[in-house]
Amino acid sequence: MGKGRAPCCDKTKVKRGPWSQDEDLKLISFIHKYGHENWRSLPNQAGLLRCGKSCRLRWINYLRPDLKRGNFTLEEEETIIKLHQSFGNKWSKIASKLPGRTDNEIKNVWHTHLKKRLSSYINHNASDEAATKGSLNREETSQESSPNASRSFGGSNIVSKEDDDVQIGETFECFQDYSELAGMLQEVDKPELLEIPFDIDPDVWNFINGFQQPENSLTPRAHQESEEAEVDKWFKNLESELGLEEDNSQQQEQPNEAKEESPSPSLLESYELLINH
DNA sequence: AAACGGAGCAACCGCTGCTGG
DNA sequence: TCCAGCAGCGGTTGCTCCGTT
Repeated sequence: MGKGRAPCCDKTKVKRGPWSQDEDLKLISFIHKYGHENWRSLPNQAGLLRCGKSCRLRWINYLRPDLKRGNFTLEEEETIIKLHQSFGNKWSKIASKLPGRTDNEIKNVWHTHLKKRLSSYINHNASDEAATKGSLNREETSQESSPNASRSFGGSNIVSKEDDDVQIGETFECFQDYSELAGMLQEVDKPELLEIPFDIDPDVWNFINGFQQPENSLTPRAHQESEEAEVDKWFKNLESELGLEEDNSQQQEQPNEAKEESPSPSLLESYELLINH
């Protein structure tokens, strides 16, 4: 390393920025059929003008069928906090304990919700403490409990911008047990804060969730098989729309049971909705 | 109604670690 | 053992949306 490795892709030749639905569809379609053995070559093979890294990120963070969508539950947030205590900023490790959640998502939630909530709790707690103890010598007590405690609880602006992550981590060490932490969340949290608006067109999610694979499925459904047949039919239509069908005929690797010629009207409708949105 | 500011989140960037030649 | 190529990870950026003035 050090000598300047060649960039992973020619940035002048790849598209950047937000993904279009067409690109999403191409990526989903390709991965559904061929998997993602090689991210680097995937964009070419899938007909995408994107960097492999970008495709990988898009798939992992947004398009993967086993993703849980929507707001984090209180339970999940508690889990994140708990895991952050033991793993620190190892977001992928934390994500691995939360099925259906991505490291990026968890990282964002941590930075936007949890850290903030924690700070407000700490502020709240610090002022309460001050009120109860009155003029009790804070430095003395802090030093007794931990050398860092004075940094975490001393004063109104406990968390500095630079290393607030570290400090919050240290702050956790002050909690006696996890139940205290959970209680704290309940206490500090305002219910409306948990309701992160997530108003992406449900049709898009219906479409994406149509690829839920049985082994990854978090919520097995009785009618899953018929849904899969629907999805496969939909795919045939999608492929012809996207001009991918010739590749498919050459290297079909994954079993596709449904071989019907015409797509069902509802799927066609979904597709049109997606395209026209 | 318009302007502004903050919050939230998707995407990018650059580094690290693993693997195979 | 070394090196190159790759995927994966974590930090950061910048865009969009929404609430407030």
